[in-house]
Amino acid sequence: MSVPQGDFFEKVYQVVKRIPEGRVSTYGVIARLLGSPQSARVVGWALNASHKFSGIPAHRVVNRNGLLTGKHHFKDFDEMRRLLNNEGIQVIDDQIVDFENLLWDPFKESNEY
DNA sequence: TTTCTGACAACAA
DNA sequence: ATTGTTGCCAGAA
Repeated sequence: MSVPQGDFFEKVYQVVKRIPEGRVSTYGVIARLLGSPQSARVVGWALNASHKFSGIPAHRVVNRNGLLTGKHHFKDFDEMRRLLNNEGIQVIDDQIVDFENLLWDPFKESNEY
């Protein structure tokens, strides 16, 4: 009820905003949170449109491999890597170091510790 | 109007 | 194990 069904994008934004600083998440995880595990693509598409909004840490969203697939869509080529690095996340060759440990997955962790 | 593509992911062969 | 196909939603041609 609080969230209209039509605004799938907005739901994506809400989840992305919940990603803690210094953590990362994946398109698939977000899609699963929205109840549509097969909508991972739409998540990426939503983030693509998120540029006109503010407060959306799209740089914390990567693919399931921990690869910065969306880096090329940022304002600057190294913008995404710089933002992640600023949060203490190491990125080598577009790959997040210790990705498993940094992954924010409410389904898997359920409770933050 | 229909068709295709897109910052992905899961399944089938 | 790798490769190819399908699904999802929204926007562009």
